[in-house]
Amino acid sequence: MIDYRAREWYNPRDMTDLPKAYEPAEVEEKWQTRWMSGGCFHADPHSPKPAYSIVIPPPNVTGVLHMGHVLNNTIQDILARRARQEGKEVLWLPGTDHAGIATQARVEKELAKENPPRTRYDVGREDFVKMVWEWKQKHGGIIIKQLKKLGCSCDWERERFTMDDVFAPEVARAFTELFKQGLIYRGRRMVNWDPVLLTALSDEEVIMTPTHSKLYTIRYKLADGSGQLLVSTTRPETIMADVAVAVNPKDPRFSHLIGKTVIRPLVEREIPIIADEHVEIDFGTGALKITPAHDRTDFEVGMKNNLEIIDVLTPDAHINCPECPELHGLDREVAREKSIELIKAKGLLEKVEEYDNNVGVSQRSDVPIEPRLSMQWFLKYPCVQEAADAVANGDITFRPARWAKTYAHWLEGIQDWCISRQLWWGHRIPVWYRKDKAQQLQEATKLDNEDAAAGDIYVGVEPPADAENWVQDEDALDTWFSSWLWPFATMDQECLAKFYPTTDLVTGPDIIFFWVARMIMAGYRFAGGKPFGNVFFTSIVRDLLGRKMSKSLGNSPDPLDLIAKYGADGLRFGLMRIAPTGTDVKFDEKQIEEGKNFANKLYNAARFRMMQGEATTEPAPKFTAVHIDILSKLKKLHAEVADALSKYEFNTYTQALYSFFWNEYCSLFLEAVKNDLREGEPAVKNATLFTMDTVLRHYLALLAPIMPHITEELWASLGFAAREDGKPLMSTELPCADSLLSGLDDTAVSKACAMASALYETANRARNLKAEYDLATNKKVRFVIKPALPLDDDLCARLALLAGAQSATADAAYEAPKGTPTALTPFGELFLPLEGLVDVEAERARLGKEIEKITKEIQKSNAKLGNASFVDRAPAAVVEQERARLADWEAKKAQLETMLAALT
RNA sequence: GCACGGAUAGCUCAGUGGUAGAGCGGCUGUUUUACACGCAGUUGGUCGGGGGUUCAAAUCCCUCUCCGUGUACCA
Repeated sequence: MIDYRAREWYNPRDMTDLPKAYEPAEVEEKWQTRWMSGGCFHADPHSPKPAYSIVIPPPNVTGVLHMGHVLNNTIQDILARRARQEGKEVLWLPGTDHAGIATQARVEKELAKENPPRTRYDVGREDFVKMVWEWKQKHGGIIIKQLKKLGCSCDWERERFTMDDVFAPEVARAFTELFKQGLIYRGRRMVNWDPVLLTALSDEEVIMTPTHSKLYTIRYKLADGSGQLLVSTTRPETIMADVAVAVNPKDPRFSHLIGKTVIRPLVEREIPIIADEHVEIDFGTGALKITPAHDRTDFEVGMKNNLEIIDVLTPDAHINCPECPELHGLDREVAREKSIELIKAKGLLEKVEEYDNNVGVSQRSDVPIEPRLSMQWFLKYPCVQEAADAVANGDITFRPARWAKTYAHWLEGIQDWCISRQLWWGHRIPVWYRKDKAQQLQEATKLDNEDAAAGDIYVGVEPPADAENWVQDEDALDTWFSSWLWPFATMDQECLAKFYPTTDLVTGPDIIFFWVARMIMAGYRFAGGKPFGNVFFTSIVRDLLGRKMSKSLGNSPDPLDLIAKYGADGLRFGLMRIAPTGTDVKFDEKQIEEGKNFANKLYNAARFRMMQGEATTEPAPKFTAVHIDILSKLKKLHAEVADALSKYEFNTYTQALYSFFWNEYCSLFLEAVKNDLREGEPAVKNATLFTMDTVLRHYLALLAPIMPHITEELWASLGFAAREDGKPLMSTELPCADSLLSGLDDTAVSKACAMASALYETANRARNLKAEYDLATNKKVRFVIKPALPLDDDLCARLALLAGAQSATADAAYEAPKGTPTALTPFGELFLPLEGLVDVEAERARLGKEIEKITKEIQKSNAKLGNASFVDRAPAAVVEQERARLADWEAKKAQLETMLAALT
């Protein structure tokens, strides 16, 4: 448990030597340490409080914090901290992902830098994996430290890793169960092959990229010498693997050729002309070369027509075709050029055209993938229907809702998932082959649970008992095959009972298929139900040119630099303020600077309060209109915050907080009450001190989820923590909004608010008037008001203060000298008597201009009200509003005309 | 090709049928005892183009253009 009584938790600061500007670095680190050592983030599964839970999208263990993480985790932190304030038991479960390819590549890079350079094959599997673990222990998890610097309130005691001792068996268990259920099988299939990483990839890891290519049209001579067939291709380097040429059976141009043969132009051989529906009559020449080993659809055509499969590429995409020595051993790109030279030399090249097509590129290595026939493990997804239904019927809510459509679409066309990777770092496939049959089994075209039943292969979490008689499958599992278990495999039974399903998931829409959809299926399959109730998809952070932030472009600022410059609170606040709910966010460092400026503003407002001393109850506080007004606005802020957060509108939440504090509290209220503190009567001074304390206490709590450090610091230094027995703000429940203004009836409140807003409006007019006559802001002028409202001395004094005037006097009988600058205000006519009066003509011109402006408005309003359709068909309230507006304009015009008349 | 999102002030963005907004920037003034990371004032918009519905459109509908995202096919 937390010892709130530790002195340092609530020692109010000595306010005499507070620096003028807020310095976040020290404060943030201090509170992060205290929160963690105080166990403030720790979730108790036995708590009687209602549960709130989130699992973090585990960042790659190789990862470093980028702006996307900041956005994502700030949102999660806001949700978690707010839930704590609402009295919930919060589990925010952190951890990292082993990220098979990225991590393995990272260590391979280190090996390559050695002298002499080494590869993982030089090291060997066992030692290599050991090296990766060592690397992970030493360098992995930098990002965890960075998340702590951001202030994330994760339960760090429960930090997990997708390959740790508890998680790993769960992955094997999932595999085993799915295998026994017949959903996992091993098969020889066309897969996406990454020729750099030398592994298969899932369809999701392939990005279709528009590419400028060349379309070569080549002459295939008919074997009987009766002519030729033109065939277009973008990949002439695979011609040696052609086994047929196909035409559409309905194409009259070629129907007479079906059944004949042509001569393959490279490694010459007779190949048949076949008919296949797949060939589009209108595309290219209407004839298509069939290369089953190197093209997905060609493979299907080949199977259908029982054609031979000739593979002329090595795993790393070099030509493997000794019959064609000119190309043998060349890289596929080089061979493409060279093969065309060969064909041209034979006089078989018809033409070369520029051609834009889509090429599948590996998301990981950024090179074109090769369709390749290989033996891989596949999963038929479980619980697809449940997963689709859950989102369709609202059991799981997607925000923004439109992502549900993308999700549904993907599930409809779902294909088996290639889950094996030819990697060493990752969960090794928990399948063993009987040693004596291993060779034969490895070469089988398909393996499934029938083979297991026959005792030829063993599938299980633990290795087989007589391990020496078995060999384990060489491949590792796709990283996402472990990530999809994250929401439950990270929790023990106690935690599951309390916190599963989790409440919210916050993640990017880019991994909706990779992760979100798969987790939902896994939840239903393995955890008895949905893994989460809400999914909030964040926007994607882009640079000012709209480009995705990436390392290679160098357009991604380092969040740690930003934290150093603006503070974690500043970064969080600034980013949240511009993070829209629906669309992408363009990152502008200016916005983060705003966050810092805001923190400074808050700090200074608190510092100002600290300079004023304690409030006392003697004499009883005397609240005036401005006090009631700000408390009423504070009450409204409570509602706005609750509403925005319930809708996950974080920018609205942030904006409401910003505008209340800066505009309402600082610019209006504080400016209006400054004199109370200096020379006001004690009862009013007490009211002001009490009001400031109330506002700050509620406000700090409302702001805490997004700016946890500075609010915690001020909570302590303003003495609020001490009042709560030293409890830190982050463990304190949200102050109750209903307690505000509880002694006052609504009429009194709205009257006071109206008076206050009239005061602020009048003060604006007064300042405008000064500006218009080129008087400096701090010029101590005198104002006179011919009151239209009953004005007391208190209001007049506050007006003078706000307008930067020496005095403001209400005088119903005031006769202004000709040429006195005047303005219309909610308080009545406002005069600014000047020693040297302004030019009467100029003043008349000014008034005339104003009257002209108002006249235009009146005309507009009249036209509207003169329109019978408007009056008849618009809602009565709207018409009434328009009438009131017109009356208002007319009254103003009349007053201005009186003023104008007084000038003559 | 299909689907979805976006286009509002110089910039970043709010604004779901009823007087076009905020912050930043620009300009002017201001070192006033919380804050120059400040204060005060001010400038700035045929709400992407066109058409329609409506008494009334930034907002609803149609269409076009441009930007972004996903997805399918591509010889």
